[in-house]
Amino acid sequence: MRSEVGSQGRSGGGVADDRTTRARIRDAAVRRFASVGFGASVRTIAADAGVSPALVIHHFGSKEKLHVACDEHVLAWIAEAKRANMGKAAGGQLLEVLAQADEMAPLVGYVLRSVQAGGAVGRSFVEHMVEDAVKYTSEAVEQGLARPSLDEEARVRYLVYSSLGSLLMAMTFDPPDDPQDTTAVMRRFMGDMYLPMLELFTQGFLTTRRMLDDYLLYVGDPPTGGARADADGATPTEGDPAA
Amino acid sequence: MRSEVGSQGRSGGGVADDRTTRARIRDAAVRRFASVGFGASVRTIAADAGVSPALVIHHFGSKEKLHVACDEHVLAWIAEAKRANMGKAAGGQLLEVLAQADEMAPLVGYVLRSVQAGGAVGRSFVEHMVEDAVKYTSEAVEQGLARPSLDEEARVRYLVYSSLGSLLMAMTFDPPDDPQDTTAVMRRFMGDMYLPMLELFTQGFLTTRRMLDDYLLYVGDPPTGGARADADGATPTEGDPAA
DNA sequence: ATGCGTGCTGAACGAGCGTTTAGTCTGCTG
DNA sequence: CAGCAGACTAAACGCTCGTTCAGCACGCAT
Repeated sequence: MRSEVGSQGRSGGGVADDRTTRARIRDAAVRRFASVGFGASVRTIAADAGVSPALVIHHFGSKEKLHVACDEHVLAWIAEAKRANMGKAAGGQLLEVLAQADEMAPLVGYVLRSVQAGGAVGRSFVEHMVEDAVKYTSEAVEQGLARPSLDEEARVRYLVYSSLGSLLMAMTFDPPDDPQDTTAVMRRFMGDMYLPMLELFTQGFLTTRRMLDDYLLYVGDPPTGGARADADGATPTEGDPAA
Repeated sequence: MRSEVGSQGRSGGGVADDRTTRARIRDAAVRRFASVGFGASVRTIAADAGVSPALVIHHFGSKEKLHVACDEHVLAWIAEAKRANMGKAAGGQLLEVLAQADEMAPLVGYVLRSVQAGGAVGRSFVEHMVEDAVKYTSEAVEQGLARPSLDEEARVRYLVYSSLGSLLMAMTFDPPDDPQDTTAVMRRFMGDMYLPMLELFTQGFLTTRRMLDDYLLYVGDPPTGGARADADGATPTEGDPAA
């Protein structure tokens, strides 16, 4: 039996920290991984948590197992946050919901790091987004709010990849003063990109159907919904079968 | 003056390699950096080039300077490839042009790695794409092929970020059998994503202007972009059948 | 022939890494 | 009280890393 609380009274610091030492190490690791990536050293994590490197290994067995423990922790937090915000994530902008409170910043940062690195948390997060987005877009199509697609699954995946990907690109190339402040990062990204995104979603980019029709002709039958073989050239975009 | 060619006749191998040893090391480094990232060790690069680690340092001074030399080499190659393919990159899909020949694969891979890592080559590549895309979209708008935007610069940047970002996401989460074969990667990405992309560009996603108009109302005046004059509330194209 | 610059190597150095080991301290239990 | 279990640390081990060093081989000018 671990005494969990018993030994921590020894810390001579000022404010009390009611977390287990194990939890403090884990949280320090999440923050470090979020801020400098998964190459962060055990020694720096230990220093952040105010313990010796050996204790990190003592509690988690190895750095890799510490990484796994962080993954599980963050995954559980995501699931919890989604449950608590049911429906609010409807817009498909799950990240916006998650990045609400400042104390969540390291967790959001961890998720984004993991997405960029193709880690387990990132993969799971992306699949969650795709899953939710499939549901919400099908609802939106039924309600006549969104246009139908010839391949709903592919469209949803593209939308998720493109929004997460552009966020990562913006973080990489137009980083704000403090790249760890994920709420500021999100605010900046939305300020810069929301208008063009909305514009594209509302009016598209091209004025004619020609490129799309040519492509459909070129690839033959699309997965769902018959490819209308007439392909009468450049018909104006509007006047479409809108639900 | 370096004799550059003098000593290399000593290599006892089968096929002749008319590259300088320095160039062979640099090419090996580009390939390694492309395939495993910039954390690749000097020792593995040296082994790839068939030389000792010390020789790598002898020629380049340090690993960081080798990295810089690779950056310069790849940048020069991009400039050359763009000059040779003037106009062909019109679609804004610069990468497609670059990824044509298989021997270019490591260079394209290097560029993508650098984009992901936010390196100098990546930043320069992105800015080139934005620059070109600004030109081509403004032409397309003038010709009536593309719809105008309230903020052309922001739209272009969003389009570049979203296309490069979604490509990186697809490479990360749906990697093909050989992730180094960038032509296969591109082919796969296009096969999966081109239809939804074209669909979105042609018909948009939303059926009404409501979200866009609400946002414009919310933020007040749109940015000072040139589209200011004809921003009378409705861009000319859409008849907008409000369900 | 001699000397020199240069391409090049094997061996080693020092730093940082993850991890192990041996041991101390402390609170609980019999 | 004794003894034990577990939190915890300082030190060190073994490894990989980038880099340095001393020296070898060879083409070229003197």
